[in-house]
Amino acid sequence: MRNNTSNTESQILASAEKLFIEKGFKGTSTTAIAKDAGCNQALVHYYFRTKENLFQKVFLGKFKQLFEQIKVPLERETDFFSKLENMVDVYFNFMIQNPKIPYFIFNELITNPRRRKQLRELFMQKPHQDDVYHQFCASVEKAISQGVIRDIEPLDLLMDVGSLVVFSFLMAPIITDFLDLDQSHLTDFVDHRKREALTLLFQGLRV
Amino acid sequence: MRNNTSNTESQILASAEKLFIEKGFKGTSTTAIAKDAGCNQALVHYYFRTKENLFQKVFLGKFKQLFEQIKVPLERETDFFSKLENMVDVYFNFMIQNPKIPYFIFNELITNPRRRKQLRELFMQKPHQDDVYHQFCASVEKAISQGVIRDIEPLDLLMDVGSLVVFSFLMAPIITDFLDLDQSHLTDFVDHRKREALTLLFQGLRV
DNA sequence: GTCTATAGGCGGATAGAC
DNA sequence: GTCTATCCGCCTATAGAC
Repeated sequence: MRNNTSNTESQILASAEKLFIEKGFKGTSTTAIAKDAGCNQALVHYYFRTKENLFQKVFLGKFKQLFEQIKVPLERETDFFSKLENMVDVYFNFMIQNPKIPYFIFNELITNPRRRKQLRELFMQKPHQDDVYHQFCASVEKAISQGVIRDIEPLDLLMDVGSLVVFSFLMAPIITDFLDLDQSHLTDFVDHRKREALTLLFQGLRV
Repeated sequence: MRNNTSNTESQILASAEKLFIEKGFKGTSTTAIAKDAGCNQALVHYYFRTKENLFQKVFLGKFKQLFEQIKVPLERETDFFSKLENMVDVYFNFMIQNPKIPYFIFNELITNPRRRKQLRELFMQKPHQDDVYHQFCASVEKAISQGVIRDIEPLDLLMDVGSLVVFSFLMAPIITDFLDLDQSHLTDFVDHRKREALTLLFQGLRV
């Protein structure tokens, strides 16, 4: 099965990805995408018809990429504190390698109700993706009944981990400017936050 | 000292505040502001010259309002766990009453380097506002040396609290749509998150 | 102070030649 | 498939009458 996608088309998609992630939907023009892709603006519309269409493709693609990463530590069957450590580890690493993705996805989901509906439909179509969550719930409940961690709702645990991981990254650019940090100090900061997140979670979940 | 500000001017400012917070800088036109304020678009520029100018006024005003709230529990001198409870309480309450402010400020600080510089200059001009932070640091270090809480850097503690509070609110609209919650269930959710945040912090900070 | 009118630019999208 | 040219709408900002 050969690849039907032309070079130009994939180049436009790549440029769109870069610019949408950097400047958001409203901050990116199809003209700018064309310029970055090295073609003219009409071609953007030739391949994707509308800007909205193109954005949707980029957004869903990035979300899937993120979701694939989120899944992994939720499924793995180990002792609960290893799972927790694994979650924090995997999520922090993903963020370090894709620092702008979380804000990109967050921003769109918060500001655009349509995007939330699209995502919801995506999950409805593939109900087996729900299994990841149910699997996670089961392992949390098991850990509780075994007395490994205190009583907590699985969604809360997910929110706790999410808060501590994502917030550090949302704050990173602000912290950098405010404290006048350079890149290496910023890496230290993020690494420091990772350790603190783990400490707080480990200690805060004990019985 | 009488109020020099005309009704029209303050009406424009009020409309700008409402719309900027709802739809952001790029999503709001001076035409829309004028329409909402019940005047024509030229008046917006008559009073504030540029859109950027007007936005700056709104942004700095809202930030000051937020900062005034953040200050309060940091300054109060009580036992440390009361301080912590007070922080979570005050911050959650502010968010409930102004659910869109945190995102508004966050979004601008993240996407716009100019805004970060403006804010930094604001703090440079008023170095006594730093005192709030130093006061907080002192009380954290005191609590550590007295063995009330484990060893932790004050900035980390602030980040921990911030993460748990802000993230819940950023997620609120997403959660609502995904789980099909109505307004009253959303209030329950936030309230629930508040309790979990307190539990995690209290337990995670013990020696 | 408040209005109308308009300049001048950029946006998305399409038509039509090649 | 790729290009140029162009339509049409919305935007910010200003000029000038009242």
